[in-house]
Amino acid sequence: MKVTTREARSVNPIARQSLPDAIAVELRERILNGEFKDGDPIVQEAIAEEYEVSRMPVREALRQLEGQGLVALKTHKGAIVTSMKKEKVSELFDLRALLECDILARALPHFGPSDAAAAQDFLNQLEGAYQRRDTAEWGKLNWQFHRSLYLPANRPETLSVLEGINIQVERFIRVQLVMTGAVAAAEREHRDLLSLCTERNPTAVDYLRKHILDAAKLPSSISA
Amino acid sequence: MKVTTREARSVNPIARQSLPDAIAVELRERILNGEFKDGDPIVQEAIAEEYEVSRMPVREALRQLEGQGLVALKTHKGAIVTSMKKEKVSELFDLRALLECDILARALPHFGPSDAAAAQDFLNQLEGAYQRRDTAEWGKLNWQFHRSLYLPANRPETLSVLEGINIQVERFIRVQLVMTGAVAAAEREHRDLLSLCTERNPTAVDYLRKHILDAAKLPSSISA
DNA sequence: CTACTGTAGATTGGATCCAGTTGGCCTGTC
DNA sequence: GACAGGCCAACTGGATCCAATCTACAGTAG
Repeated sequence: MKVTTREARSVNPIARQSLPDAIAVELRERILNGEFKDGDPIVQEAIAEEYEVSRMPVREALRQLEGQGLVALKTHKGAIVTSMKKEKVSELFDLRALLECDILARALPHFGPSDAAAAQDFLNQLEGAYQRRDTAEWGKLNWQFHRSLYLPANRPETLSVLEGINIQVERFIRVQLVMTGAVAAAEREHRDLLSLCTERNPTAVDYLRKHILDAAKLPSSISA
Repeated sequence: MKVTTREARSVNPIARQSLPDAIAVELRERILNGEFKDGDPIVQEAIAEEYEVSRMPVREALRQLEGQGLVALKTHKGAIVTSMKKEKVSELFDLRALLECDILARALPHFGPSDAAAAQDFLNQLEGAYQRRDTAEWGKLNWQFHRSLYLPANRPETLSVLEGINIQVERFIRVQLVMTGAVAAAEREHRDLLSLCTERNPTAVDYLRKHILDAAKLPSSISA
């Protein structure tokens, strides 16, 4: 029911993200990479100097990361990277299973050929990233692939919540990627999952649940 | 090991919240109240002047509210209050049902007398707020009560997600409070729910689901 | 030797200042 | 009279400056 919204998304909105957004992306990447670990403090001035900006955009970036649960801000004490204990990881994967199964069940009846094509596209890129051992790219694409399966459900709020959860989970997944050989299995599962979705087979939901919960229990914890 | 550390955790850490936090709380309240409605712009300078502070803490407060999904920030265009369409409300209540039922099921086996007492306390306050027609307080206490039922599950991440959802839903609930007489029913349901939890009756979960989904479908939308 | 205290350096919090963008209004021209 | 283009006010984005707070260390008293 699109009504020709103005939406100047013609070609490229020139990608004009503000400095705080850009810095937030940068810092998030470094946290997900593991460059900043558990209790590490993130000093405003150090970051500001590093990117040759003032401390202000850094402060706003940290606020954003706080909202995403990646850092904790204490007044007059600065930002420290939040912990990633195994109970937390376990709970986050449980949440993923609960929410992603629910939304997939809602998406299945509306899953069409164009959706399948989009998902397949991500799947191909995913394989490429795996072969290049590009963990950062793999993590992003993994979520993009999953997301593409859920898009037909037309549930923006659920997707938004899931996006937040996946950002956190990514810190864990990246470690998995280098630690285990389970990724090949994941790729196969992804293909199977897409097949089931394409034929709108309701067992896709159960398959997805298993896929998510299996991924949760490989290593014991991201950090000692 | 230091034993004689100051240990200022005695009773009250003086609750020192920073200016951005305080302003965020204030603005959130005004958005939930409906003082700022759907597409309303929130001008940094106006807010800053109003609270007699500079624009900077306001900017950080707006970042926080953005993270909670209450406002949308566009570069060089400022902040506008996010919309609250009925599909969104409906989806948020579905999410509540899904997540709160799951967490309640996990909490029930650990639900003890002290938990019941805490919940009962919130219930009493809730009734008082209702009689005073204090919608702001009622909304907060409603969540506090629900939360107290879920605490024994020991699932901080799920609670965190639910907290975010409930903040958004509160905008809707407050309108309900003045528009419908369904609150008395909600109070009765709360008492029944607490009884079921106290005796660890598994049907509490189904009762909760009905309680949440019923609340969702009273008015059609918060704003035209 | 231990425990408290005061001071200095580092770091964050907040205010003020300047630059860049947006959007509306106004004028000039066809 | 209508439309294009430029100008101006309002607002946001970012930088710099000052104040408040925390931490660590050293000095001193018991």
